[in-house]
Amino acid sequence: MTPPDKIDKREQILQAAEQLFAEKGFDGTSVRDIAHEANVNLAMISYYFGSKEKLLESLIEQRFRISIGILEELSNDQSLSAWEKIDRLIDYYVERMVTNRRFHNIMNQEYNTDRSSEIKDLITRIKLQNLERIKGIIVDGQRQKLFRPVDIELTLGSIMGTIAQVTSLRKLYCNLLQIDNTDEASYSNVVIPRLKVHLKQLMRAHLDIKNEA
Amino acid sequence: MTPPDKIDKREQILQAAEQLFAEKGFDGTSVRDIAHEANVNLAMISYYFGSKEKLLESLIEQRFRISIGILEELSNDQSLSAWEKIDRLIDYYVERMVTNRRFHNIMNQEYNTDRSSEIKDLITRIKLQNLERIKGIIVDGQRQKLFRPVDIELTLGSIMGTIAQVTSLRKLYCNLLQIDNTDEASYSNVVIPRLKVHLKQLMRAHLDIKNEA
DNA sequence: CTATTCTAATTAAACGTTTGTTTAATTTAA
DNA sequence: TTAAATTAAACAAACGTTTAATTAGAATAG
Repeated sequence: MTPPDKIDKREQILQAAEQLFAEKGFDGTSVRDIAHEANVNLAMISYYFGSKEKLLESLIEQRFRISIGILEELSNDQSLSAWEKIDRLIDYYVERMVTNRRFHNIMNQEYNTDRSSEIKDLITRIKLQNLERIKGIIVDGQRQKLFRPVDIELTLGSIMGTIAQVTSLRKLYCNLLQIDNTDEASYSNVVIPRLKVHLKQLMRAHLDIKNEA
Repeated sequence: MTPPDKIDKREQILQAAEQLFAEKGFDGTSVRDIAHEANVNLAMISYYFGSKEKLLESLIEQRFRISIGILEELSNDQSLSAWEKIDRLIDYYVERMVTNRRFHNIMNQEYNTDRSSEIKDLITRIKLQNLERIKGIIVDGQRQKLFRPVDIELTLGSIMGTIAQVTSLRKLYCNLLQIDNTDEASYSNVVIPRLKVHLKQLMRAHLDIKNEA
């Protein structure tokens, strides 16, 4: 039989760390926990990453780099109307934040502590860059007289905040939406389409220039 | 001069814990940190609260009990229209979550770890109870043909999520809104009214039966 | 093809701190 | 005099990290 050890041990450690950090927090997770979960010797973590802190940085950097260009591409796509861009934006973020909610969880926890200012700055920089790009989409829609004047920054906050709220207070919303908390698939199958529909409807009402000022 | 020791030591410890838990997380804060910040001997924490964990429970319980009846009162107030109730609801939650954001921070962090299931259940129960009450307000508005049919649960998520997003990613939104991060007063003075206006506008567009379906 | 060499991977054990909690003695105030 | 409040000291356990020894696997030489 093929030994599971054949997967790169570095990646094993990263996966174990992602899971445990999300469940128990950074400080609540010991390197011994991670080593045990990854079926790896304790010392391998220092060996590969240098320290527990550096392990977290590696995790964040790697998981972030995955999808930075997507927003730029969407933003610059001339074939899409401003309305279509908003819809695709919602689809993208709902999909991304629901399926990667463990990772977003870690980032939020890390962002709300004053431990490593480097990590916080990294997150701020990337998020700011993304938000500026979305701002551009809404401004374009306003220039074309499709969207009415709104508080753009807080509109972004409503889109991201709605998704973040449902995903990060998962237990609460499973209760509220009457979803089985334990079944990951049925959770996604209910929450993802429902979030997409709600947010598109919300933004249509909020942004449409035909609605009351 | 009046010695600051005259304030109840229990309360000193609670305040120090609230601040440090919010800044550094539960596991990131040592009881020695708390004792030092509260100008209290290390052993006083076990003496008063029994343990670090019980200290957190005391903190959450005490801070929660403060405002449970308010929602019930608002919900049952016959002199207010459904629209007015929504507005007051927004005012209340914006005010509450921005000024007590440290406490909400702790709760979020605690909610997203699987340490104490008791605390998580406590939070779930209270929040669920509150959300059900707000649901009632929207359902009433729909019965009176003031509000159109919407996804009520996710509408609640949008209200709470917007506020939570802005307050919990504070550094990011200070950047985005061009507010001085260090000055607490100017932060509140900008963010609170702006959140209120935005959310009322958002809900007016979203809920008004006169807008497109 | 075997034997040797060398580097990277892996390990168990130990390091010095820091952790939350307890103890036993002392001070305070009624 | 008595009980509560407060203290410094000590406790064992857990922490992140390092060490020094061993194994594995490919490269090199005969």
